[in-house]
Amino acid sequence: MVASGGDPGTPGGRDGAPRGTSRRRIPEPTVGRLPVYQRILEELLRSGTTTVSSDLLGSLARVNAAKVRKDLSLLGSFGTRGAGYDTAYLIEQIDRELGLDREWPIVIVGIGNLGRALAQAQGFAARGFRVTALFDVDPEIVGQHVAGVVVRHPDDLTDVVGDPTDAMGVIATPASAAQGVADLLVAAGVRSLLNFAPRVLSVPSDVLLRYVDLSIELQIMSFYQSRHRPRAGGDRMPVIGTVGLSRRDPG
Amino acid sequence: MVASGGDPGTPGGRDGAPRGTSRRRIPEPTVGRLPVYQRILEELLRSGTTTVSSDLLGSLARVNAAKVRKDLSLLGSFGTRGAGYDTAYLIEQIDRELGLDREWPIVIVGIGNLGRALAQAQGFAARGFRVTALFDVDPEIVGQHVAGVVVRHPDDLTDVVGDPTDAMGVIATPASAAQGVADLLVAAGVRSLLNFAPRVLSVPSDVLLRYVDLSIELQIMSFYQSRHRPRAGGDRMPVIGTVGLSRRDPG
DNA sequence: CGATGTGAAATGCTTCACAGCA
DNA sequence: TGCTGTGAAGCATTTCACATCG
Repeated sequence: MVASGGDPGTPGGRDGAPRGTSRRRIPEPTVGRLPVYQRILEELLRSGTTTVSSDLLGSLARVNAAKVRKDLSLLGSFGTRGAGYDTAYLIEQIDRELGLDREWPIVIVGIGNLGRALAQAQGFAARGFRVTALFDVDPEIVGQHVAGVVVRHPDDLTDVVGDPTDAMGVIATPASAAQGVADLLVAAGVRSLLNFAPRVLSVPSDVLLRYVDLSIELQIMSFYQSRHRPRAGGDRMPVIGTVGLSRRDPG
Repeated sequence: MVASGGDPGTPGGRDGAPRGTSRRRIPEPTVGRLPVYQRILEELLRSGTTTVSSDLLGSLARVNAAKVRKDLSLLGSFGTRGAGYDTAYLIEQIDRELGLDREWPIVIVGIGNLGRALAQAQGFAARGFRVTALFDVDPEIVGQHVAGVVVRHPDDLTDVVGDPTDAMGVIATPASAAQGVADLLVAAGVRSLLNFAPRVLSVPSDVLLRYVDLSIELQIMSFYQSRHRPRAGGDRMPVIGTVGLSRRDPG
């Protein structure tokens, strides 16, 4: 993408394979910030900024500059002292750390408004998320083409999902159907689920599960707006992004 | 701005609160878990469970029981030793802490698939989020009724939003329009924004902003699935819910 | 010089362990 | 007896501060 015409700012010689990435443990909060940095870096690159400082990146992401540096240093050290980070190179490195240097098949179950929004989302394809299968129980919807894919009935799920081991299952059904769909996906061999249905699901502990609840987001805002709105000048402030809930209890 | 008379340190003790609610600081991670407990409690109540232990609630939420107790004890202490928590009462208390004991006007901008999904979401009305206004620039969409509300053009925004001080603005436009919409909402006086557009927005620091990016959720899963999938038996594991990104840097 | 990279300090959250009460 | 509520211990993450190097 955009072979930047001979930019002298780039660190000399060092191309291709960077240092031993992903040897260190990356803290969960950092993992959540990396995609945000991505978004900003892409934007900066589009507007012609080929170098960023931790200061700039931090202020755009509303994150302390030191945190930016620490986050990035966990992936390796590819800044240039005195200058900053090379925008394009940084994007590439973050991509790699996030596992976006490959394609991921995405399977969406529940092709209502939300499912459609997801299936058509621009950002997905751009990052290697390939929507490979869509499912819905509604006979009106089965057979429709959405984002170039035919919607099928979940009964076909096992046949249609190629290698379920890498696939990511997205649940966008009503709450009442969600657990059943999760079970189905897990039975088909899918090991990563992203749940948008407003219900807390139960899955085997070796299945990766993320739960994104649109109404929870409003509830969190409600909390801060109602009784806990942080002081403007202060520093105890709300949130960008989404709240972390970890899992696995020894229980 | 709207300096709401010296509110810091307001001695609470208003109406029938069992304890001085919101006297203590609630950590952000806890705020994220409360709505999850809610979801589970509602489910339990529907199935006739009138009492829960921290153990049960914890295992359903995939959270350590001690964490559940600590979370709940931050809101006051309304468990019964030896028995557990009264389901209905607990729901009520969490509601109150989250500021759900009132109605919140919601304004949605961008009535594509995502906007529609949000406008029609069951869970919203149930929690007092009242969708009061919908906006879109597309002349085909303007005038349509969605969830019982007429879609209008953003030009009318200032007229239509009643008291913008409590309203929560939801941005569900394409990325390219998002910053403009945010500016518009802020200019209209809205002080809480929930951004679903895949772009990091810039708003005045006294505006509450949450950024939920559907593709970021996939990116996070990608990270864990690709190179960092946690060991099944182990305990350093991924995520339920959504990742936290904090705010405000001393800048 | 200016900005990164990073030990070390500070802060905040989670987990433990047990006293206290129904 | 069983389960909550909570100090105190244990970890993790954030922030500081500065040596380091392009």
